[in-house]
Amino acid sequence: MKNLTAPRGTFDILPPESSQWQVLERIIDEVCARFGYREIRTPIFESSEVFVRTIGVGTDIVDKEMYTFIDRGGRSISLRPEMTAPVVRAALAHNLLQTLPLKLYYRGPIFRYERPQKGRYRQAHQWGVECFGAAGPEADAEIIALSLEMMRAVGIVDYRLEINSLGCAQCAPAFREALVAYLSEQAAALSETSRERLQRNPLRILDSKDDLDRAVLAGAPTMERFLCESCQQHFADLRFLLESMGIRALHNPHIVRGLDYYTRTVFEIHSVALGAQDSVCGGGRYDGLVQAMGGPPTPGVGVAMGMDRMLMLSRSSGAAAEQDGQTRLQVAFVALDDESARLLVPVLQAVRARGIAADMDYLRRKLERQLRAAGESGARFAVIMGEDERTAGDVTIQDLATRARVRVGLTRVDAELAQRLA
RNA sequence: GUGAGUGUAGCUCAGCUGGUUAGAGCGCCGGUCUGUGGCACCGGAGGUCGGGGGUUCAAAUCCCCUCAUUCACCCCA
Repeated sequence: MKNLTAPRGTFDILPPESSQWQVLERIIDEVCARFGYREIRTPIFESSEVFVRTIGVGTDIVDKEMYTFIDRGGRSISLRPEMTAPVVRAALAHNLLQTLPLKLYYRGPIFRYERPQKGRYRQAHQWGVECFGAAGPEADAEIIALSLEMMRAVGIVDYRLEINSLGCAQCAPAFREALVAYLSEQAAALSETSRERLQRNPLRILDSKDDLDRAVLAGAPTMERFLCESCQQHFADLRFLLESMGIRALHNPHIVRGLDYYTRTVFEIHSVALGAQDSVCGGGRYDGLVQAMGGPPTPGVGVAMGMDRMLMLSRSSGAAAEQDGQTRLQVAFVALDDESARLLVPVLQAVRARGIAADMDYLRRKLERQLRAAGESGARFAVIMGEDERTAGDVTIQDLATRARVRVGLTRVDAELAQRLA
């Protein structure tokens, strides 16, 4: 066994980066709570069916990106490639939808078998919220506002919000037919991959980056003209609400989202600083999803945001520098010989028990080196014991900023430090 | 899944068209200073040159395969 590395597309999060993750996680908890959402934690893996039935056959996620395996009981299991379906599954399993509204948020890893590149990993991290029960546009608006508040809270300023409406079960099929009819006529002018998508997932052609496709799409029918009256109203109300909150959203009729379950509102947030994987955030309404999973007809709207990408952005904007939220060491214990170390251990414990962040160098390095480490750790005091102190039954407490030293009896060290740090 | 680039010390990298014991800076350890920090000087440890195979008298260097990584396609958070 040699040179073991993290599996392709995964990565270890080491200090000091791990403290940036902790800060991000705290911000997510705080902002979601502020908007009235409570955390739900679901398993990392689910029955494969949970995803196949909701995300949809024909989507890339289900067809080629899931980590699926048969467990020892013969069940088909998949690592979750997203978290909306598991949240709905859990809500149904525990009858949470009996008491609406239901507002949940989550954060954690997701898994997709893709070729890694900048901002795209096989184990990625997302947070998101789901709001069930509200059919009106206020919920859509709230979720978009929440997403932007999150961007603000982590210090990301350079981004673009785009929204669209995909229509509902009444009006979307007509658009789909019209689009397929048009694209079939123009099939010869489409890119190869889009000709395939025409059969499997025609809406996806709408957000193709291919120049050939773009040209064809210029003359394609748009969903806007097919929206039924209530969908039109919903979309107009949403835009009004956003405007009333001072939120600027670009209407992009080509947004379709990668998952089958979206209805009406869809939105995305992009950033120019991310390279090809420029999407930070995507969400929308999914009024048919709960019912499709065997629950009561329940409207829902949600968002998912990539935590990996958020951190890339907050780092590139310099905001990460302020994000060293790691607890600073307050006291460094310095033992100069074995016997002193033995005597200092219970004192260290007493200090820690008082709620003071303290640590001790166990490597028996020379005094200079230990003091240097103490200084770098940010500690305010060093507690030093060598032969002199040991024979006298006390320690030297040194203020690392002023270098002032005092001798304190061994039994009084914790009280003395507590007082000085108060 | 497709294409291109990159893998040399813990980190960042040098090593020309193959040629002795593979180098630097930072970091780490020690000394100058038998017990008072950030500096300076001196010394030291640390390398399967990603892995495997091939060509050659000789491979970090050339060829093939493989793994990892980066970027793009695709897709998406």
